[in-house]
Parts: sequence; structure tokens; C-alpha cells
Amino acid sequence: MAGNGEHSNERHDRQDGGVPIPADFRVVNCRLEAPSSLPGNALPRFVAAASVSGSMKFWSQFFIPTLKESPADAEIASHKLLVRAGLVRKLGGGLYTYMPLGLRTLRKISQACREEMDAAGAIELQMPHLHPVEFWEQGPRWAAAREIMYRADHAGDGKRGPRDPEYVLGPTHEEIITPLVKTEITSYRDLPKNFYQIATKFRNEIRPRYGLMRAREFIMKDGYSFDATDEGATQSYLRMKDAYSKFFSRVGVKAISVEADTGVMGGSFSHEFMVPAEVGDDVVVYCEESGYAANREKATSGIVPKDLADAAPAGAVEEFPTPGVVTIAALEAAPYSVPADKQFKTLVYVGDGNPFLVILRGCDELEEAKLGSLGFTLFRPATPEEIEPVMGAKPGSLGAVKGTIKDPAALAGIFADHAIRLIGNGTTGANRDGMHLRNVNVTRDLAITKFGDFRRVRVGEPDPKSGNPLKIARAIEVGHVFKLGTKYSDKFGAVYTDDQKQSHPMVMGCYGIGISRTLQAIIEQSHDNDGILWPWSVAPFQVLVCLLDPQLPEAAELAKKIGLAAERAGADVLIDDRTERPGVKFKDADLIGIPLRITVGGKGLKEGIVEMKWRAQKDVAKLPIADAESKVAAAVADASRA
RNA sequence: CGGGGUGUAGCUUAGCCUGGUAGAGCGCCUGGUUUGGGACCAGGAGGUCGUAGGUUCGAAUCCUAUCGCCCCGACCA
Repeated sequence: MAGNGEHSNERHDRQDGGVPIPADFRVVNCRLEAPSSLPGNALPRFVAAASVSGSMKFWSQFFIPTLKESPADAEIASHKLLVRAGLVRKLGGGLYTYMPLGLRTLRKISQACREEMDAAGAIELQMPHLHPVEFWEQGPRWAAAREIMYRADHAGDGKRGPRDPEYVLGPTHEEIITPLVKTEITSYRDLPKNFYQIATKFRNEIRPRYGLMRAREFIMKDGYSFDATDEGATQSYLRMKDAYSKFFSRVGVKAISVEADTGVMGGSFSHEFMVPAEVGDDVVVYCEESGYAANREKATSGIVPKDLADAAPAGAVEEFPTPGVVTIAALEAAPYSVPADKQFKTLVYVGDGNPFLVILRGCDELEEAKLGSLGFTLFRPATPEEIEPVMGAKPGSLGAVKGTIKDPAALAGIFADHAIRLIGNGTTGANRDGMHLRNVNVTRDLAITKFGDFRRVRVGEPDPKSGNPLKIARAIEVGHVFKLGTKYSDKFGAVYTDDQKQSHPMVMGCYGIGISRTLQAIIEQSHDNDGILWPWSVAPFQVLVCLLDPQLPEAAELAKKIGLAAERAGADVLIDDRTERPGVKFKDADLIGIPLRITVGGKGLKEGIVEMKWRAQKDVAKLPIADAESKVAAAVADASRA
């Protein structure tokens, strides 16, 4: 390239047949050095860029910045290890650079995912990250989705002009793939189809934390299936669920699938893949005996017998004064002494602008996610200012007894948890401050719009299947399969024509795997006090040749030969050729967690041996030098087969 | 968005309460002694104490604002 900025004035000047340079691009003092002027060891090398494996790497020429101490902002083991082992570095809250070592594992996870998706019949494509906002505005969930979306306007002078296009950064891609399929697929002959991509997603997490666990920018495999029939969609769904199980076991993650919240979509269903972990921010309810497992947002229990008969009224409703009593606990105490499970809890929510009531037992907690089944697009707890004009009293004295609500016409509904039928006759607020009602009978006195399951399940309650006590554990969600139905295809008009010339909406499913989150989940699930224990399948390198005396030519030569033997056997090999003391090398080796370590040193050479040690095991095998290459190759072959 | 905390060298941090012009460990550089589980000795570089105001003779320290980060809650894959 010419060494001045003259051509910056020429529109679309071509540089050496390369890309055109826009007229406003100014080249200042730009000079490219000829490759021959580079020092010999800096000559560019061309290797298969997309390949995870490749020629073995030498630590001294690679880049693995390990740390002795954990960063101050890391709370959990996997986050600390990610940073200490040099896998990631933080740019800002919820934003991480994948360092060379971390990128290798990330690629292996992606590749395993890709292979399982392909094997299950899914087809890879790649959609833009930058979405014209109209696609979202036309979609069925713009109001809710915009809360987590980033806007991406042209930076320019810092303001978006009225005629500038407006973009958002994609948090997921239903709104993009559905219009695509609508225009490209119109016949039943082209169905079913299942598309996926592995791509970065952007979500404005209210509170990013735990490193890659909850990030603003993260890598996700997202897939979307399109079927002609509901039955076909179920088949697609089950095929994906099966592929997910294969994927997680392949990358060494013990994930369990649980029933998940389906939100506003009646008739659809959903499973999440969960990794049990102390630090998980999801909660799983399960029963080992029956195999029942569900996200707590969705979980039900069998505390209400199916054959429960409604209680007969215990007497006339009676108002009694309760000055200052505004909590369940206060009414439980003397002198009232009403047990919490004999109280009605009346909550006021606002759904799409209209207040509605939720009635629970006093001893139960609302599981807010379950309100999603009521069909509101957005809902939230009502404020005290909103409550009083409708109910006639402040929170603490509320109830749903017929005739006591000040403005019942304002309510969008009164929704009751099934468990209130266990109360039969109980106590509730009178909708007059300082007053409650007793002898309130569920059937006689309450005008329930609809019964449903709204309460949060507690540990030890009977499993809905077997009746055994339910257990509860924290978990990390790493995958989610969702049968969507026609929510998006209806909205975007993604229809096909069947063999009777009839038009139908396609039946969709969507499927996500948190690739970067899985990376961290593996570490969270597989580490010890010294560092990471990588599963063979995703280890950034599988064999580490620990060369203790790189200055000894025969040691260095042997290390290289063993490394090559391991590589020929199918392993990715790292040779630690740094001039560090042995202690440092061993500590680093344990920290970065390469599964198989071969130690080559002057001391061993004198004995005529090298050492072979698995990261996950304590014992060290001494291999005669003559056997070293074949023994290592055999170990690699064994591990690769497992 | 509410509550709490915190910001000092690349990393981990002391000093702050009680104002007097910044100290350690790790890492890094130089030299030497070492060399099979994070060596030792000597020397060295590196900090406008997040930023902006204010109080004061004097501010890392006190006050105000602001930004970042962390924790709890709400919310969310």
C-alpha cells in the first residue's frame, strides 16, 4: 500500500485489489512493513484457524496468564478458577474476554453442540446480531422483551436522528427467524425444518454476576423448529430434548431435565436442563423415587387431595375488630389465635393495567411465575395507592368475601389457589381497616373467578406423582427446550399450504443452550482445591508434557517426542517448556487442569523413566523411557474412546 | 429499581475512625545463589489514592456530587 494519505480523497479507491476504502476514511501516517522485515520468529504462521486441535503448543510461546490469588470480585469457585487459570478476563460488568486457553474449551463445547444438533437433523445458519427494531415491534412480546434489550444506534454525534434506522442487539432470535421462514417456506413439502446457530446474545441483565453465569453478553446455541402439525412439533421437541441429553453428557456435565414454567402459552410445554449447584439461582423441586423434577416456578405438590370435598359452612360470617393487625403472624398470635393455615391471604396485582386478586392460604407463599398462566402480558404487585380505592382498605385488611369489596367491577378477576379449599371455613380481611371476618366459607362466601395452582411448593410436601416427600435443590440452568406452538407464526404470518391447498400456521419450538454458561458449569461441577479438572472431551489441551529441565537437550527432545506421540494418538498437547521452577509448573498444571500430565525431567532421565499422572487421580505411573511414547499414546487412545 | 458495602501499583491489600503528603505481599525488570510441589539474597521500575467539587495552612483520610464494581432484595435464560 502506498505510504501516504493521498488516496483518502478518492472515493472507493481499491488497495491492492482489496476492499474499497470509503471516501471519509482517512489514512494517516500508515505504513505496512513487508513481511520480510519482521524478525524471523514473528513470521506469520498459517494454521487451520477454525480447528480446535492443531499442532502442539509450547507454553512459552502460548499465553496462559495464571494468578496465584483470586480476583476480589469473584465469589464462587468456578468464577475464581476461570480467572486464575487464565481462561477469561473481565472487561466490565458481565463482559468477558475469552483468553486463548478459554477459547479452546469454548470451541470444543460449541463443536460438540454443533455435532449433536447436526446429528439430530438441525441445520446451522447465522443470523445478524443487530436487529432492526421493527421486527421486535411486530413480535408478540415487544413490551416484555424491550426491558432486557440493548439499543444499538449509530454513535455518530451521540444522538439518533429522526430518520436513522433504529437497531437493537439480539437477545434471542424468534423475531428474526420467523419472518425469514415465512418468506422462504410456504409448502408442507419443505417441513419440518429445524434451524440453529451458535452466537453471541446481548441481554441487559439487571444484575450480572458469577462471571460467565449471568453475563450481559454471552454465547448461546439457539434453535427453532417449524412443523406442519402439532404432533410433528412434539416429535421435534422430543428429538431436541434427546440431543440435549447427549450433548451434556458428552461435554461432561451432569445435567437433569426438569419441567419448566411455560409462561403465558397454554398447551405448550417446556423442559430445562439444570446443573445442581449450591450457587445456582434457580431452584429445582424433585423426587428421586418417582423421577418427578420441576423448576420451583412450575412445581406442584400433592397437598390438596383430588377427592377433597368442599367444607360445609361453619356458621354465619362474622366481623370482629382487629386493631393494628396487618400481618398473618399478628392474627396468628393471641388473642386472635387464628392458625396461618386457617387464614385467607389476599394479594392484589395489576395485570395489563387492571387489578386482580390472588387468594392463598395464610401459610403459603405466592409463586409469582405461576400467574403467567392467567394470560396477562405484564403483571406486577399493586401499590397501596392502587389498592385502597378498589378494595376499600389498606393491605393487611383485605379479603375477597362477596359484598365487601368496594369496587368489584374494577377487578379483572379473583384467582384462588386450590389449597384454600383445605381451609374450608377461615378468617380473612373485611376490607375495612382494623376489621376481619371469621367463618368465611370458600364455596359460599368467595366469588372465585378461577382456581389454579399459584402457591410455592415447600420441601417435604408430597410429590404429585408418588406422594413421597419432595426435595429442593439449587441449580444452574444450562439449557431450555420449549414447545412454542403458533404464537410467533400467527403473529408473523408464517403459514404453509398443505396438500389440500389449505393454509395453516407452522407449529414452532425453540431450544437454547448456554454455551458460555456451560463452560463455567463444567468447572463448577469439576474442580478441587488445586484447580480445574477438565473432562477429556472439552479440555483445552488433553495432555500436558511438563518439561522440568528445558535446558537439557535430551529432556527437551524426549518431551517433544512424547508430545508428538500423544498428538498422533488424537490428543491436543501442551508442552510446558518454561524456565520455571518445578513447583511453579506443577501448581500451574493442577490449576489449569489438563487431564493427563507427563513429567519429563533430568531426575527421571537418570532413572530412565518419565512420569504419567492423571489430574483427577493421586497416583503416579513411572514409564520406562523406551515405552513412554507407546504408553502415552495408549492412554490417549483409551481416554478418547471413553 | 430499593438497601448495604467498596474504589489505594498489573493482582491481593494496609493506611481512613483520630487530616501532616502512601506501605506491604504477589507479579514485573537487573544481578547472584538455587532447582521435583508456588525458592532465597541484593538492587530497581511502577500509584494525579475512581472522578469532580468543597472544608482546611494542609485531604487517600472529613463533606457533597458523580461514575464503576461487589453483596442482599426485586427481576431475569
